[in-house]
Amino acid sequence: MSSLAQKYDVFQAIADPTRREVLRLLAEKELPISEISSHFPMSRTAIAKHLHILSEAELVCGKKVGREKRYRLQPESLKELKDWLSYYEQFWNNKLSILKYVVEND
Amino acid sequence: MSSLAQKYDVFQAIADPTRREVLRLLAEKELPISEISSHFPMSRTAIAKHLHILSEAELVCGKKVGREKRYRLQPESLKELKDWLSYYEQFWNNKLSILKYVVEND
DNA sequence: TTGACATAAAACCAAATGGTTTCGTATTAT
DNA sequence: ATAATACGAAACCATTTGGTTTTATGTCAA
Repeated sequence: MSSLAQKYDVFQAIADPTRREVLRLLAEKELPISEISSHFPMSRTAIAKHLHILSEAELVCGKKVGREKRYRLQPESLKELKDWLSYYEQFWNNKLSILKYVVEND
Repeated sequence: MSSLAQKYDVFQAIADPTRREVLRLLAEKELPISEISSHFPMSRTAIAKHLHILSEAELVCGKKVGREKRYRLQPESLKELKDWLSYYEQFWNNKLSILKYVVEND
């Protein structure tokens, strides 16, 4: 059985500003935990927890290299967000949304 | 001075699945609180709180009509999310998105 | 006017969240 | 072999979150 008890999804994962910053860092390049945490005013443990959450949401993945664990971005999972967003793009001031409005409120 | 102490931003607002459902409902049409809450297995008060949060993130706005408060979608605020996302589209291995990124952020 | 309706506001609560410190275990360097 | 490095795991803690119930207020209908 796969671990279907996924505690964190993409939406929750990106809700935290620290985690969004982590994603930005990893967008530049693969990094070990210590180096990531050196960019933040909190403990390495705290960052490790954030990385676990991001990992659970499959936004990053980590591999062990020697004594360090290197994380890298896994941007594919953001497509879920993009798909969710795409539904609402119909409302962004294009003529279709105006038409929709007129039709629905005649 | 504007109320700069904004407790909830867009990212936090959409992190909760109930709030995302509320947004979907309001995408269809303007609705009063009671009617919104009738779609959920929780109290009207709970939904009212979610609406406050969505309102703080400016994803919805409410106007008083008689004794009811009607909420409607304010989709413009989702652009913040779209903008955030657009940065990562450069990683979604198609050349068009890279071009799009370059053009839009020159 | 009286009662039902729609909401607001506040007190309360359990669980989740975001951080800490402590301790244990590999791994590398000297 | 020893010490320093990099991490994992666990215990702990304060605050936030997401819900409840209760009470109060304004509005509409009979």
